[in-house]
Amino acid sequence: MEVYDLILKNIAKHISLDESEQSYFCSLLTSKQLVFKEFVLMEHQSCQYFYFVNRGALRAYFLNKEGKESTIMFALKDWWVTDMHAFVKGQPAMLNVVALEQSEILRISKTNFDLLLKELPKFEQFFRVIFQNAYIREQLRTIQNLSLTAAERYENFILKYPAVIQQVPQKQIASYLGITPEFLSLIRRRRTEK
Amino acid sequence: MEVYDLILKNIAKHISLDESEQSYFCSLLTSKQLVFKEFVLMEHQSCQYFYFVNRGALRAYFLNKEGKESTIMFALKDWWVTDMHAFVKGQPAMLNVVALEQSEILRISKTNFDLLLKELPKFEQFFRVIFQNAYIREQLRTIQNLSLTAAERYENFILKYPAVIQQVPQKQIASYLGITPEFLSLIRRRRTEK
DNA sequence: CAAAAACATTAATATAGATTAAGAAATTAT
DNA sequence: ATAATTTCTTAATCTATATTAATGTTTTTG
Repeated sequence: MEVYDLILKNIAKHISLDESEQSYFCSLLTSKQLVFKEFVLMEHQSCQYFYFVNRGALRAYFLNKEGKESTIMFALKDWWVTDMHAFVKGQPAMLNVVALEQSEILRISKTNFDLLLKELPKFEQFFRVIFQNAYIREQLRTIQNLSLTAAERYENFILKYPAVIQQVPQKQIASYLGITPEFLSLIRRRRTEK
Repeated sequence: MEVYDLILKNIAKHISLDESEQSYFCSLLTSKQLVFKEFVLMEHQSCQYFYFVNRGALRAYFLNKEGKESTIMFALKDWWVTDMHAFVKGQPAMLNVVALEQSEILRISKTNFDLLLKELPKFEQFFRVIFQNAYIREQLRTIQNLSLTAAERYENFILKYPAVIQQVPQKQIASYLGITPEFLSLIRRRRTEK
């Protein structure tokens, strides 16, 4: 079925499934349409699902006690996203996940996720690779947060996520970089002055 | 065999192995004694191994172009560590990994790692969980780097890694927190003044 | 055990980035 | 379309953290 094309291609990058495995896997998913600014997950709630972005884009962010947002992740089409700690450990979510535009997600519940891994152990390999890559990405981000200036982090961001630059307001990029929108504005001015 | 006790217990936390699986797994490892300050991995080298700390402690750090160190990870006894990007993608290492004291490591080569996953697919599950936890930890670190002050990050560090506080020089803790040793010194003074 | 090296502290000064505030521009909703 | 809301920019001021440098302390090594 059309709606599962993208996710099946995503999986086929790492493991191969026969027809019946494909339909079993798809039977464990539910799809959901989101309007602009609709929340997929809110902090303090339980996080029951692992989400796949089928169309559109999501943003995961943390809100600190003063109300300042820190963007943890932009999830574009073909990305997996959730509050992994909350999902895995059954803890209340720390993150908010919200639609950046009209979007479509596919989601698998924790119960079905556990079932999938049991019934089709190939998916252990699939998610091993997904988490391995997620770990590598986060570790690289830590390295850059610790060793680069804000202007350097912005240059890297442009190179790594050119699609995001188009789609999202600058204040959200600033919150991903860990700086204020005002300072990002200054960085951008200095950048074009050269 | 005695030397494999700890790593087998580490694995038993997530999957169970029978006698023959245990000995097969152990046959893929090599052990190595390290003296204080001995390098396990140096940047620009190829990273052939995934390391398990059997005794002692290691530190993984990044050296930027001005020569400033950023500590990416302290790996105490019972931890897995490597430059995961370099290990998985066969790229030159970005990280240096060095012994913080006299240590013993067990290591598995990339070739044997791939073989292990093929021969004993249970290990897909084991490493799925390992990487899932590693991802969760790194994501939490990103959240804290973006949303907390240096003094708050230090408090969290003390709570989370009390063993490290004892074992390593403050300048290395400062480099983990992303601040200078001088500023950590100030944070500590303010802290005891209260 | 002594000399050398590495580490920690303090203090003065410097700077990257934050805050505040106001107006301009863009986007969204009526 | 137009009003309302959100976002972006600019500039002045402020603050958390860096830098430099000197001194004292601990750890390592010959």
